[in-house]
Amino acid sequence: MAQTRAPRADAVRNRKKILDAAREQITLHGPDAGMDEIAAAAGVAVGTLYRHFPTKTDLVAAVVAEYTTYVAEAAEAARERLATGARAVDEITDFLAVVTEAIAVNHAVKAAARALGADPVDRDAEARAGAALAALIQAGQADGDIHQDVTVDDIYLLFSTAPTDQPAAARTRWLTLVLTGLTTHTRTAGTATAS
Amino acid sequence: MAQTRAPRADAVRNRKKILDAAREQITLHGPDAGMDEIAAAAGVAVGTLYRHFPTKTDLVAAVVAEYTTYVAEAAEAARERLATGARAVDEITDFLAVVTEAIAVNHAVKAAARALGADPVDRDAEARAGAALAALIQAGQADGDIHQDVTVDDIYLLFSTAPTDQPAAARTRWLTLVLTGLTTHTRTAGTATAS
DNA sequence: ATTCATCATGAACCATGATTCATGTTAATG
DNA sequence: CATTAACATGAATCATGGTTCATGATGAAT
Repeated sequence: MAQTRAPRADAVRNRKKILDAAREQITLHGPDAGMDEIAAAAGVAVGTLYRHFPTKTDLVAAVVAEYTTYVAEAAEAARERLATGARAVDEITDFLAVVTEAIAVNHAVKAAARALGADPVDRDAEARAGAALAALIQAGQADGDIHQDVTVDDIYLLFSTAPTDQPAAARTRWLTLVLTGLTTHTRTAGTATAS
Repeated sequence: MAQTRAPRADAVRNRKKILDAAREQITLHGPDAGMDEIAAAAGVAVGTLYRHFPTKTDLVAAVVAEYTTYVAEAAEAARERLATGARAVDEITDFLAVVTEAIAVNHAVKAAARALGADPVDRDAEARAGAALAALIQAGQADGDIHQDVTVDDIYLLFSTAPTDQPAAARTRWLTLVLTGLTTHTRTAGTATAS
């Protein structure tokens, strides 16, 4: 049988350096950060970069995947906290604040992905996030804190367009306005606290 | 004094054809619609295009300017209707619906403008729109229909991120959610009517 | 009808940035 | 250690698309 030799240590190291550099450079210099720039930032030659990611599209897709996974895990963590007696609307508020920040940071990356036509996202991670979010919304509605007609798609819709280039203060205000539309009573972003 | 000769008739005609083609092609093929494509769609040679707009940035900026003017006029028309007894919150609702659609149509154009670093917008038109909108908001707040803390900047913030790639139904739902956050009583987009 | 400034044409040019590949290194295996 | 498959290097290649410019056409004024 063809025994696949263990991957070389430096290769593993480089892969990580490249992913980090890619996220950083794209975030910094926009979607048109060059492969050369990224390679340089990673302290690696272009050829190495291409060994790990045959195409710029592949590279960007990999960066997006990290982000998607991160969001999915945040959603699941929030749902699990419900079991410990946390209030759903508080968890949703915090989770959405996390997502807002994540979106702001990864804005350029997602723009790059779109421009390159990288397939949407990690379907699995998206599904996990959706399931967790649905549970949170239902719990919030049961508490009477979330409007009855709000759905997961509503959240997707609002956050598919979250502010990106705006400063932090504006992002917080945006979240407050959005929450006002979703909840039955006025809430302010960043105020969720265990009573 | 240097008498500037009147511009030639065909030049005027071509300029318009080019602007229309540019908006159309960019809307259709995204921000990377080529100058060649645009020229072809306008039924004109590239050189002609460059005579009218020395740079792609200039061309895109011109298209954006048309859009900005359109929005400004809509805002002013809405304010003027207040004098005829129209209810402010209705006018705001209708105006925001108009803007949402305009944004959806011009999404790619604005993306192109951003990518090319075209200076923000037509400052004058923006100022006019802002003034009209401020008046509308104040009137709505005086009626008790709009939350007291809502500002013109809030509207800008929300609409700087309006849904773009989404189908019409999603855009309507988005507007409804946003309006729920802005107004004191639940409203549905597209329902504003003279009583 | 004649003249000329303005305008139109489109092939060629050039900068940018993604991608390749021949050559030199290095970590894993025995 | 040898040996070798993996891996790294970076100058060269190639495609794309914005921009230029020498040449020809045309609308306006006399």
